[in-house]
Parts: sequence; structure tokens; C-alpha cells
Amino acid sequence: METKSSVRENSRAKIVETALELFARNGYDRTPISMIARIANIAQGLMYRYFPSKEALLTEIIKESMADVQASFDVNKDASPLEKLEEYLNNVVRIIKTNRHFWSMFYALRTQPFLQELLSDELAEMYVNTIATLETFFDPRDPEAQHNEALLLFSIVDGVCTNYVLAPESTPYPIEEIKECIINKYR
Amino acid sequence: METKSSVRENSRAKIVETALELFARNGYDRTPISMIARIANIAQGLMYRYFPSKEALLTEIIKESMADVQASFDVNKDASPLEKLEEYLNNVVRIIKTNRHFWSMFYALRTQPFLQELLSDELAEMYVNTIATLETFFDPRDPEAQHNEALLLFSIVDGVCTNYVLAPESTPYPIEEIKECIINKYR
Amino acid sequence: METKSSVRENSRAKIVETALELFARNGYDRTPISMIARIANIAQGLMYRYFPSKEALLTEIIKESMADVQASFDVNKDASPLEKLEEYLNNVVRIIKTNRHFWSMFYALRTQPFLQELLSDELAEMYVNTIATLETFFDPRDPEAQHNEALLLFSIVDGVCTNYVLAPESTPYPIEEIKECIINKYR
Amino acid sequence: METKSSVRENSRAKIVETALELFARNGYDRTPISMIARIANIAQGLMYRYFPSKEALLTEIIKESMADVQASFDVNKDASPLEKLEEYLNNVVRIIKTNRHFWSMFYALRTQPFLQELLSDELAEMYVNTIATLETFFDPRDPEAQHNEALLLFSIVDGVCTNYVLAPESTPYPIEEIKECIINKYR
DNA sequence: TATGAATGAGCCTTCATTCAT
DNA sequence: GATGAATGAAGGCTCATTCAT
Repeated sequence: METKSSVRENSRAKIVETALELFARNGYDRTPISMIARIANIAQGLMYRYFPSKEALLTEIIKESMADVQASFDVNKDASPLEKLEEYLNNVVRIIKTNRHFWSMFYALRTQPFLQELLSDELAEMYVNTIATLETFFDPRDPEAQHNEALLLFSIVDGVCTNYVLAPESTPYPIEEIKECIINKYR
Repeated sequence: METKSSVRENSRAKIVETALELFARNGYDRTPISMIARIANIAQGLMYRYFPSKEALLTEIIKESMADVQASFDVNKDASPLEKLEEYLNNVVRIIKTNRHFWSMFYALRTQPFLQELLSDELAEMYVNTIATLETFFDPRDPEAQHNEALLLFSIVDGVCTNYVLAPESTPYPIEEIKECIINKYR
Repeated sequence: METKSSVRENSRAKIVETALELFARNGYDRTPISMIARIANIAQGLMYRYFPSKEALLTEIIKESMADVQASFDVNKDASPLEKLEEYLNNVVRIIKTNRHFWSMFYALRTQPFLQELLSDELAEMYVNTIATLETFFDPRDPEAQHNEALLLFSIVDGVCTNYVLAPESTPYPIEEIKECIINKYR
Repeated sequence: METKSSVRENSRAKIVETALELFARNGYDRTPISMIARIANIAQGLMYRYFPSKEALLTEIIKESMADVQASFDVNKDASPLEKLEEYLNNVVRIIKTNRHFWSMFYALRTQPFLQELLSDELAEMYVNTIATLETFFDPRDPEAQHNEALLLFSIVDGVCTNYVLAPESTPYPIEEIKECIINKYR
């Protein structure tokens, strides 16, 4: 028997899933609500029972996915810096492979000016947290160098992930091998 | 006295310049032609004398700027691999600092699905060329490793440049220091 | 114990009461069914068990309230014209003070073209009845003057009531004093 | 030869005229922009080159018409109170006959709650001004009575005008005769 | 060449109404 | 009787593009 609230959850999930895929494929501004509705096989107006606006749908999707991601970033505190770095990269690769749709959308979105305003709080918080984590991988005796190393590592991961999700299916990006390359540089 | 063709060049240049700045600031989809016209101080319809459509304006801007960039990427063929890499990074940093508007726009645009179709030929060509150049920086005895190293270097530059143009004015990205960090990793 | 029909009456009454208040406050076209349902604490769809449409709800409310009003307009047939007029004005003032919500809505609605069609029969009947009553207050020897006096009195009451219900709380309309003014004019 | 600015004026006037008529006939909320456009024989989007929104179109229409009206309310300062009152009533009747469309719309609009907010400034100012003018018609020795008399006269005019514009063509409202009735009451 | 008025397709959103539970 | 999820037809508004001058 389907309860009312499970009906609700079903609809909501269908909207989120479809929107995520379409935002990733076409971009946010090129994905009309009508297209989401058509592909999700629901009426146009239904989205507005679950989200107050198209923008709210987007931010909700991002917040939910981000929360999932943050949860899977527990790093072993007792490991050596190099081990931590290795574990971090493994986590990154695992997560980006698992949620490719989301990250494809994310990397397309984070460079859009109007979205930076929309998401500035979430983005800034995540950025600061991540940099702080990455700093623990490097020698704290020279704080400036430590900070710069963290920035660079973040940028590397950024670039690699972007290239991974943007690579066409015909020439996939060898992310596992690239990961090994990175680790080698830090040995 | 202003000749006809210089008038033409003036209007055209003003359109390109204004569009570039606005595309960078607001994003392509959020920049109406009317806004470009207003800020460039020309009539709305005038753009269509120079470019057949808004998309054509964009691709033109990108092609022109890309050509400029390619031209400034001559690498000294006789230098050592490390010297080449250093020179390459210097070029990148110099160019991105000089044309920040363009690169800001470029990095916002390259992840947009609809643009990848629009520019796929140019983008693919540039990508292949660049990777080929970067491969010359690495040991050719293991071609697969060589290729992966080139991919990684490209991704690193990608990530660093993206973070540079996205950094808010309040906390600028220390790109010169980061460049040194990178070079250190390759010594 | 609540019988079935009293439940029915409760829901129905709650809908009518809430709708009346909201129509008065926001206007008919700016009061969604969903808002009535939310404030009346009932389900959206429930209204359609009692009224076939939003328009039907409105006309029902008006008809019911009008009936109440008509009932309280019995004028003493044996009184002098001036006494009749005074009694009539007293009735008007009493009724409008008692059902302020309804009259506030009524005066907002009666000028709306689409409602005039909807209610034209009721409105016309009430209008003719009222004018006929008012005519008994004036000298029948000049029928045209008598009719015009009735029209004028009706208009005066109309204007005074409208201004009363429209007056903001900060500067209430002194309807009792105005009533005395009117009576003085007819002495 | 038609200049550009006269083209502009033509279009604008056509929009205003059509909107005024339709707002009067159907009510503001029941008059879609698309209907205005269709009847004015212009494209839907054109309105937005002249007015930033539908609401702005309405307030503009009201402001313009109100200004016209205010201008025609010069009362002879040296006349006796009764003469002033007579002149005032003559002005009212003349104006309402001339701009019947506008006043039909105006009386339909002024009772709509959401419009009171929209126009509260204009409405309040006009109200205060008018009451102040009307007070000069009455004996200043009892200020409270004077104020109440002004309120009543305003209400009377209000009611008469409303009934005039609402009267169906089949039974027109004899406004000239009613005007005489009113004057008689004040003799 | 240049202007800016005009067009109309398409977008986001609201809301009266229906329907499965 | 009661619920609230789902529908779909408008409505207001934006904007790339065309066209008369």
C-alpha cells in the first residue's frame, strides 16, 4: 500500500533526479521547467508543490548532494600526511565516479556568475573547510607555504575532476592513472 | 577625419569589448543584447550588422581571443623539458593576467554543454594541440606515462587558472607563488 | 456527540466565514482557494463538496447575507415619512456595523463588471425593491421628483457606507454623526 | 512625415486608451495584457517598452487622468459658499460625463484592497485636498460640524457618481436632476 | 551605416479544478 | 465526508531578432 507521504517522496525524488540529469546535460538556464516535467512525466505545475521556485530546486539539489559528499570525507586523523592525501584522493575519485551527474552539473554551475551569488554561502563554507583539511597534509612550520600547497592541491583536484566529467565518452579521462601521477608528485 | 571603415571598426570593437566584459560578469545567458547595446552606447539593432546572431558574436569573440593566445605560446624548441615547462607556465600566467576578462568568461563557458557543441571543433583542436605540446615536456620512452603526465599538467593549469579567475577580490589567488610550487614539483 | 449533518454544517460554515473575511481583505480575485483552505484548516478539495466552484461560493455568500439583510429592513408602515427615513437610516447603520466584513466585500464587489453579470438578477431585484421602499418616504404628488429623491437617498447611503467601510482604522469614519447630518437635511 | 517620437507617442496612446477602456469594462484583474495587445492591434511585448509592468501601466493611467481632473477643479475663491458648492457640483458632473471610461474604472478600482496599497499615496493626497476644499463650503465656527459636512458632501458625490457610472444604458441615471436635488438640500 | 520600434516565441509561476486514496 | 497530490490552462514578463525609417 502506498501511503500519502511515500507518494510525496516518490514525486519529489523523481523531480530531483530528472532535474539533476537535465541540468547536467543542458545547463541550468537551458533547462525549462516544462522539459523537466515532460521527461519526469508529471504536470508542469507539480514542481511548485515541492519547491517554491526553479532556483530553490537547484539549491536544494546542491545542498542535498553536498551533504552526502561531506559525509563521505572522513579522513583518518592518525594517518601520516601522505596517507591522508592518498585517502583524500581516493575519496574524491570514488565520489566523483559515483555521482558523476551531480559533479558534471556542479562544475558547470560553479563558474556561472549568477550562481555564485545564489550559492555563495554554501560554496564559501565548503571551500574554507576543504582548504583547512588539505592544510593538514603539509608541513605546518611554514604556514604560508602550507596554505599555498593546500590551494594548489585543491586546484589540481578541481582541474582533474573538471576534465574527468567533461571528457567525451569517446576518449575517457584516465582518472585512476592520473591519481597515481599526483600521488607520485607528493612522495 | 574618420574613414568609413574605421567607423565600422570602432562600432565592432566596442561591441566585442562590451560583450566580452558583460559575458564575463553576468554570464552569456544572462546578458541580453539590449544590455550590451545600452552599455556600448549603440542601437540594439546595430549588432546584427556585424554578427548574424548572439551566438555568432560569442563564437567570434572566442575565436579571436584564442588566436591571440595561440600566437603567444611559441615555446623555445631547443630548451630542456624543465625549461620548456617553466616557460609555458610563465606564458600561461602572463596571458591570464593580461586577459582576465576573457579567461573569466572562457572558464565559465567551457563547461556549458550547449557551448561545447557550438565550439567543439575549435575546442578539440586546441586541446589536442596543447596536449601535444605538453607531451614534449616529458620522457618519451613510456608514451602512456608521457600522455598521462601531459593530461595532468593540463588539468593542473586548468584548475589553477579557474581558481585564479574565480577568486573574489577580497582574497585574491596567489598565482605567482602557486606557479613556483608547481615548478618545484617537477624538478 | 457530533452528528453527521452538524459536521457538515461546521465545515460549510467555516468555509463561508473564512472566505467572506478573506474576500473582504484581499479581494475575490486575489484570494486563492488554497488560502481559504489553509486558514480555515481544511483540505483544498473539500470546498468542492459544498460548492461547485469558487464563483458559486461567492454568489452563495452574497445571497445568504443579502437575505439576512432584507429581513432586517422591515419598516413601520404607519410611521410618518420622516420617521420612516430615520428608521431606515438607523437600520442601515446598525446593519453595516454588524456585518462590516460582508459590506466591505460587497462594496468592493458590486463595481466589478464580471460580478454584475453573475449577480445581475439579485442585484437588480434588490435595487428595485429598495428604491420602491425609499420612494414611500417622499411626496407622491410629483412622481418624477419622488423617484429622483429616492435615487438620491439611495446614492447617499451608498456613498456613506462605502466611505465607512473603506476608512482606515487610523481615521475612522464618524458614521453616527454623518447619519444625523443626513436626517437634518431632510427635516 | 512621421517622426520617431510621434510613432512612440502613437503607440503609447493606443495602449493607454485601450487599457483604460478594457480595465473599465472587465476590471483590472480580468484584463490580460494579451487582450489589450489584441484589441490595440499590437504585439504582446510592446507594452513593456512603454511601461515596466502591468501595475505601472495602471498607475500611470490613473496619475495622468487625475492630473487632468485636478486641473479642472479651480474654484472661484470669492464666491459665496453656496455658489462654490454649485460650481463644484457642476465641475464634478461635467468631468464625469467627459471621462466616463476613466471614472467607471476608477470607481471599480478604488474599492479593491490591493489597489488601495498601490495607490494609497495618490488617493490619500487627493482625499485630503478634496475634503479641505469642501470644508470651505461650510460654516467654520463649528469645526467638527464643518468637517462632518465636508465628509458627507464627499460621500454624496461619491455615491452619486458611482451610481451614475454603474447605471445600465437601459435605465440611465438622471445625474443633472440629481444634482439639482442636492443643491436644493443645501439652500 | 545606424536607429529603435515592433514582433512573438518561450519562460516561470499561479491557481481553479479533478481524482485516487 | 475528507485529504492533498496532480493537472493544465492561462498570465505576466523577457528577449533574440526583424524591419521601417
